[in-house]
Parts: sequence; structure tokens; C-alpha cells
Amino acid sequence: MSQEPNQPAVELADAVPGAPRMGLRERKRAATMRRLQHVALEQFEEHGFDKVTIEHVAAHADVSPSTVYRYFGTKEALVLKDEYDDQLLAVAPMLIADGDVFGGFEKGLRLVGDSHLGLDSGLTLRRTRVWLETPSVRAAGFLQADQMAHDLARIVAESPGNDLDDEQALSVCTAAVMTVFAAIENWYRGAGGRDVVEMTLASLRTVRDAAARGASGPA
Amino acid sequence: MSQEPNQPAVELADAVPGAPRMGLRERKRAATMRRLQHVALEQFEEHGFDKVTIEHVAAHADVSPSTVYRYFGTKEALVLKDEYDDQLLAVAPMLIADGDVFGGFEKGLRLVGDSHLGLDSGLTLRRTRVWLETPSVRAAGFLQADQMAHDLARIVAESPGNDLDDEQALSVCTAAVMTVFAAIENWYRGAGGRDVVEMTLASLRTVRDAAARGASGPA
DNA sequence: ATCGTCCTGACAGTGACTTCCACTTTCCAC
DNA sequence: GTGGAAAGTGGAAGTCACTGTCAGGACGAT
Repeated sequence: MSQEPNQPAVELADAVPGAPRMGLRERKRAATMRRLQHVALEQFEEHGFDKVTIEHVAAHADVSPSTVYRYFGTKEALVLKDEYDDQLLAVAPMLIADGDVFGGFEKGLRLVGDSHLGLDSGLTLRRTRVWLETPSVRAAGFLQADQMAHDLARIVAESPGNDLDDEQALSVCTAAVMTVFAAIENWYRGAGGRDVVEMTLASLRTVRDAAARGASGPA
Repeated sequence: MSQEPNQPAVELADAVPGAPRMGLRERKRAATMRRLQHVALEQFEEHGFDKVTIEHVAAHADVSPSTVYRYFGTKEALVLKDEYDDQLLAVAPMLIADGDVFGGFEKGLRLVGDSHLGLDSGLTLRRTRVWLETPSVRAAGFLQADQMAHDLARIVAESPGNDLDDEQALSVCTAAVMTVFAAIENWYRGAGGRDVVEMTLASLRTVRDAAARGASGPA
């Protein structure tokens, strides 16, 4: 609890004209979640994920353990939860319209990645450390990626200019999403020295090229 | 504990001339593990993974809970543990020699898949049900697949006729392994009506074709 | 101010998993 | 065979993630 840089620079409701002003309740909730996640990450980095108990985190954030579970559900979610996935999912439909899943993926990544990952690479790296190196968090991360693959597959399968059925869409989306996972791991192993988005694009291109050997040819 | 069809048709040591005859200790151990896994799966199918406690499984298999943990480490491993992965890993080096990871994957799958999955598809399907539909088991399965991807990536990167570096190898292997995961899910959702190996090969081909659009071209 | 609604903290419980120890079984000379 | 070393087994005690419940307090509309 050394520092509390948790005030958002701009209140969401002030920035988005259409949104109804958040009540005190919602603002408190958002603040508590931010504080919890911040405290938790700090503790995880310092003592290791497994050594830190929920009770510990709760005490440091001045809430009860019950509240932690109400907000995050699992200990792993304290590390994994963010708005990144929803963003990618939101822009997905318009990107895959032409039937090129991998291509749409690259476009979407450029779009979301630049706005999200470019800024706080220091924090992101430390967070990624806990994510990739703690087995239980890593496992939960895969579950999340898996869910994302399923959501994308549904979007792809329902996309008009698309020639993949449900099963094929799942295969392709799983491959693409997990390639991103591998790319992030590569980025992390390189101590975050290079650009995440660029590395992810490179990974996707690598898989494309590797897969192209012996493919039936461009459809 | 309704049935105990757990005697192997042929003792391993009898079938493999080179192997030293297993001592009583090892034979007991193997038998107990088989019994435990059988009982556990039976209980999981009947009552659901989450409703069955380790204590329950241990009691039904006539061992103490301690022994279950000594043998399997986690509850999930009771579902996931098998010799399949090691087999695939064992044949991997000779298949990827030509630098075509996806192609080598298809060959390896045909090799191992036929011998392993062709026979007991009924049991495999019920086991897959627990695997895919229980979140914690599913997560552990991803961790296992992830480990496999890393092992394969190392093999690929060290393979002589290969032009991928460590990072590229990880990306490609992750994509390939997770594609298999998706294929198994597709197979399961189809109630196991079609051939697993064929469906997996089809998935790999689908990913190849999808990836080939916009690829830099066959190397 | 006030009343219904939502949220919080406290409590009690379950069960996975770990660690440790006394006891038994298997193995291996001899 | 037999005795001692090595390995395995069961049991007990403990930690901690996670769940469900419930009374009291804070919030929001009136």
C-alpha cells in the first residue's frame, strides 16, 4: 500500500457524453476493483502469487475477502481481468468480413494493440511475468484465450462473406488466438525489449508461412 | 467398483524383450494407478467431476487419499494422465526433419493416432466429456498441450533441416498443437461419430488453407 | 427524512493439496 | 532364507481457495 495512483485521469462518464453519469455506487465499485488489482499485483510481484493469500490482499486493500471474491471470482482473475478482450471482440465482426481470418486478426491487433499496449509496457511486463510463470494463472489465461477463440469462431461462422463452417471456424480461430499467446510469451522472454504488437504480427506471419507449405493453395 | 477390466492383455515386460522384468513394486504401482484412474473416471462420469471428492475416489479404489496425490498430484491428472503425449514426442524428431512442421504433425498423428485412438473410442469419448466440459480439467489440459508445444518447439528449433528460430518454432508448434485441441473438441461435439484422426487432419488442413491466404508464399 | 434495494463484512463450512511421521512391504546382498 | 536398506503407505494436522448465508449499513429514489 505504498502508493495509490489509482485515480483515472478522466472520469469515464465525463469523457463519454452519451453515458449516464455513474452513481456513487458504481464509482466506488470501479475504484475498489482498481485498488484491489493494483494491490494484488504489487503483492504478487513482491512475494510470488502462491505466497500471497486472498486474505492478505483484502487486508491491504481495506476490504473483506468476501468482496474480493464478489468482484473477481477467483484469485487468478486478479491478474487476468481487463477490458482488452472485449475491445478485440467488439471490432472483430467488421474485420473478418472478407473471409480472411488471419488477415482480420492482424488488422484487429493493430487497432486494439496500439491503443492499449503501447503505453504502460513496464506494468504490462511485470503483470505478464505473473501471468506466464504461475501455472494456475497461466492455465486460467488459456481458458480465457479459449473462450475468446470460441467467441470469434461464432462471429466468423456467422459472417456473410465467409466460407468456413462452425467447426472449421473454431479450428482457425483457436490456432490464431493461441499464436498470439505464443507471441506474447516470446515478447516476455525477450524481457519486453521489442514491440508486442510487431512481434505478434510477426508470429502470425510465421505461422502463415509455415502452414502454407503443403496447403491446398489459396482458396 | 462394478467391474475391474484392468488386467493388461499382455504384461509389458513380456511383450518387450529388451525391458527388464518389472519388479513386484512397479507392477503393483502400475495396477494401482490403472485402478485409480478407472474408478475415478467412472465416478466422474456418474456424479460429475466437482461432486466427487478425492477421498471418495480413494475409498472406492482401496487406497488412502495420500496415495492418490502421490501418484497423480492433482485431481485433474486423474483424467488427463496418459502415455499418449510421450509417444507423440518420441516420434517427433524424425518427422520434422524436412522443416515442414504442419506436415510432420500430420504424419505423426497418423502414426500415433491409429494405434491409440482407434480401439476404445467409447471410453475415450466419455473421458473427453469430462475433459472438455469441466473447466478445471480443461484448463489443465491446455497446460499440458502448452507443455507439448514447448517440447516440440525445442525439437523443431534443434532440427537440422529447419529454418525457424526458437521463437518462430514456438509460434508454429503452439498453433499446430492447439489446432489439434480444437479438432478434438469438434470431434467430441459431434458425439464422436466420425474418426478423430481424420477430423484432426482435416482441421490442420483447414488452418493451413486459411493461413495460406495472404501468406508470403510457400518457402 | 425514509423506505426499499443493493452491497458489505463476518461466519461457518467444504475440499484440494501439503507436510510430516510411524509403520509396513519390497528389494537386495549374503 | 534372512536382515537391513530403501521405498511405499496410511493417518493426522494444517493451509488456503472458494461457497453460502445472513444481519447490518450505505445508496438512491421519493
